[in-house]
Amino acid sequence: MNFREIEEKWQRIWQEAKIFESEPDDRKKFFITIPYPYLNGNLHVGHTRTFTIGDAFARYMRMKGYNVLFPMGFHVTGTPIIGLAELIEKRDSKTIEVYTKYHDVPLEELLNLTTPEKIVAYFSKEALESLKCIGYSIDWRRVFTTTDVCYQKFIEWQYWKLKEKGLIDKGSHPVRYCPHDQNPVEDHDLLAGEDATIVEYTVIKFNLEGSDLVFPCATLRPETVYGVTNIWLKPAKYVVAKVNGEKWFISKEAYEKLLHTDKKVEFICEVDAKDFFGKKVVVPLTNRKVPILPANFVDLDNATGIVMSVPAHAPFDFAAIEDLKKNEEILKSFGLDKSLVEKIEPIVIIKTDLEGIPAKKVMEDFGAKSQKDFEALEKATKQLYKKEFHTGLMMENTEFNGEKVAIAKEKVERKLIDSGLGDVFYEFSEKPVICRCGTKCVVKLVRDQWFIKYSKAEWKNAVLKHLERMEIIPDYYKEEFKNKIEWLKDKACARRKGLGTRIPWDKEWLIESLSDSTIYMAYYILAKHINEGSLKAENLVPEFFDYVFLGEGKIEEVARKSKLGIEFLERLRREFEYWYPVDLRSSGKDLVANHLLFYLFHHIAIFPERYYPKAIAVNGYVSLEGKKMSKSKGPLLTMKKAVKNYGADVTRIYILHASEYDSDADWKSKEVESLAAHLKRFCGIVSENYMKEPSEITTLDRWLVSRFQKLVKETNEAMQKLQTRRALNSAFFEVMNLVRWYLKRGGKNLSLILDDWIKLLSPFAPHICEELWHMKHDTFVSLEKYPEYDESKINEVAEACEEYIIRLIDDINEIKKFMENPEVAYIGIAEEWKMKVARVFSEVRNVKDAMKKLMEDDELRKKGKEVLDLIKKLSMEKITIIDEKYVIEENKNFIESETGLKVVISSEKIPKEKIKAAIPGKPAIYIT
RNA sequence: GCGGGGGUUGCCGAGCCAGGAAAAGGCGCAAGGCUUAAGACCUUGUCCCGUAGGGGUCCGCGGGUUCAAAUCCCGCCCCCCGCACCA
Repeated sequence: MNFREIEEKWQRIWQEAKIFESEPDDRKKFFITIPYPYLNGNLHVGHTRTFTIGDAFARYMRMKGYNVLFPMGFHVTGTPIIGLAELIEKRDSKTIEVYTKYHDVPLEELLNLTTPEKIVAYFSKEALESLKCIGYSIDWRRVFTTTDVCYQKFIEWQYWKLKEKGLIDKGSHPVRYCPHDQNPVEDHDLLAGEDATIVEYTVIKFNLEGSDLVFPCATLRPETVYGVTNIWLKPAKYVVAKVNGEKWFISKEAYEKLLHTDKKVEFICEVDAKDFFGKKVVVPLTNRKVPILPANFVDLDNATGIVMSVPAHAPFDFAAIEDLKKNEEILKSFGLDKSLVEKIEPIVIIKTDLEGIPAKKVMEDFGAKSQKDFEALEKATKQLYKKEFHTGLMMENTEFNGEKVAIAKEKVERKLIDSGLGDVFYEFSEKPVICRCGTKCVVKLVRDQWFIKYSKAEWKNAVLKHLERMEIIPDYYKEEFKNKIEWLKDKACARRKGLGTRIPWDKEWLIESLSDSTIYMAYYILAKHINEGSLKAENLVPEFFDYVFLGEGKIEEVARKSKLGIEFLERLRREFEYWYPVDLRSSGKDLVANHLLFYLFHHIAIFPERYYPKAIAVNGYVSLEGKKMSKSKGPLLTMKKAVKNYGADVTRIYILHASEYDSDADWKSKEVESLAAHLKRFCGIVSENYMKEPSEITTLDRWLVSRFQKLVKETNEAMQKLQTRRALNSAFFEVMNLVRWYLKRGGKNLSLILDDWIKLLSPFAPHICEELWHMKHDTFVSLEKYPEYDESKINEVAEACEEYIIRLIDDINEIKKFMENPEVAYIGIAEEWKMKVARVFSEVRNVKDAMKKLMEDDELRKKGKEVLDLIKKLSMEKITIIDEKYVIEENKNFIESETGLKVVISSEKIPKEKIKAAIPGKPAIYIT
């Protein structure tokens, strides 16, 4: 059987028969969506996982009798596609390598993809082919791309709605920025510093005594201002600049950086730090006067280039002061008086379990002796910071006696800023951060940025409230969602660069690409009509959306404004009301903290409650032979290649069975191949047995049917919870084991379960199942009724008989191991009185009552103790009474061939003590 | 740090929520069958001991609850992921 051949055949036939095109009808509907892929590359096996889960479930629900809507679109807004076009245009070697080697784009085609439009055209065509070749049951009439004019109308409408509701506001925020390109810099545009994050320093303003010159010290620990003993400058050139009207003493680097912020900055003059050593500054809040001193550890390229010194809590400061105390040379060279330094005593202001001076203590712990032991000091600083931040309490020599450091920090910072003694300085956590063009990046404060106000309390609470009623799969993600909702802050939703929709009231800005992908599931309902040409951009006025999605407005007016017929509008509204809300959104776990949150927030902001999302399912990643996949760096296995190499059904089953829920799956080609062999065997078994005429039904057949039913039940239960791995485990692998045993046992009526088995597997391996199904039927198995658990087919006796045989064979073989030349196995079935006990006990299932009843029998009363022992033994196992002798006789040939021994049912040859050991269900065995 | 998840037999990975099996399944490995041979396929085995179906040890570490714990409780150690303005 050639998988690819039959797969293409059925894909064609399904498409021609339009069986996955959904329209409202009387059935119950099920609307399932998966995130549309971002097309800056080909779809890969990571996408395959999320999508296949969605498709398998769509198929499952369809077979369960639901009218399923399963649509798909393509996402292209944002910056990466533009970035990619630029890289291809520039003939970037790494990009060309990755895209030819991993994305399988032919070189000549790739070199042509130099504009975003070409990239979108190329990859959307590829994506469409991929999704089709793997056999997803998508209603393709509803496909769209996020740059479509009509889609943009929809986004504009949405943003007007949010604005009307007061959920969008202006603000500013810091971004990584290249002064040369004059643009924010994306991760992939960096030569160095990918891991650097933007850190917020607090600037504390120290005034030079008797002057208006400000020494702005940058710190991450503003609460330690109470412990300042001096401030540090590097012996170097600094500048004085006018910053928002104040005269700031800052490093040259800091001056450059400030130019990119929203502050007004004006250069005044260059100065030399050494002219200021020994002078005094005033510590804010405490108004103490402390000296300015030199220190080499000060980094001019970090924040303002000036730091305050808190020797009690900062190892660097402590070390620097000790260094100065020891080194009169330096003091002399700066013309400083020794007494100035000797007077300095660390001021402890935070209490932890550390004794004495905390900075000194940790320094010693890490073996740091002076400023030069940079690494040890770094470690010491980190550790002390952690400890004090989380466990420390402010002491009585501060304004926040008894307060936790973590809280005091916030309070001090706010106090400083509010009183004009503080400010904020953004800086990278790591350096250098270098743009692709070779320029050092800076942190720029983007002004007048548009924000979505996710932090708004009422909005959050509404989302949280709805979350409680939602189904989240796996369930422990509900907690995760809850936390994420609570943590979610305002989000900048506009950008200067990229593809996308412009903010309708401020066309300078584009709507950022995660922010235009929040409620697009509603758009699928329109997309069909747009693709058919009955809806055009000019029709899509705000009143149109208000009416169709929200049921608002007078229809005559809507008709007039949208230039659409009343009947048509009513129909659209009906379709929307039929399909909405989304019943299940199945997605990768990477989208939890962003897209899925926005999905909830925006639905709740815009739609009435009955259209809020019902359920969300989250799945894990896929790695490749143990390695993480990467679109931009490789390795990567495309969906298309996987299908081409292994077949659609093999790919589907492999990925669905590789792991469950949010745990990650690993693509191992060796295992994929082995799965292909399993599937081939499945095809072989079905083909050979499907058309066989049924013969007389035996106990073995009843066993098969009964066991199969239990697996049907298990499969359904698993699918209800979207556990594809568990479902496949029972529907495929476990059934396969049953079948193998059944055939080995000489079963003749496999076709008893084959219709159901094919149906059971159809959501997972739809092509193979369709092909096999058609050996016997003319209908589509994809539209058949999914097997339901049928309790009437359960046959405990048949199952017990089979288990009895299996156990008997096992036991005989176990004993046989110890024999030299075994020939005959004598089987001694438990005596009649034991059977009687078992029968009674199996009815009563209670030791006391069973004893009472049994003791009425004179015969048994004589064996009182033995009877009790037997009952105790029996109570340990599940007992189903079967005719053991008959079962053994029936299957004598099989037992003999499995054990290689002659089987004789007779107690005569068996030693007495062994006979005694026999109990119902477990006969005595004696081998000679 | 905060939040979420997790540590199971050679590996991957079920089971743990609803306590009762040396612990599903797959891979790997070994033996046998098949084959000219290899591969594929089929069967069996794969913690240790054991000349009678048995016994012992085991689920990150250490305690506890229980007739009984991988499963419940407490403490500890370790690992992974998110913390954004980026899809």
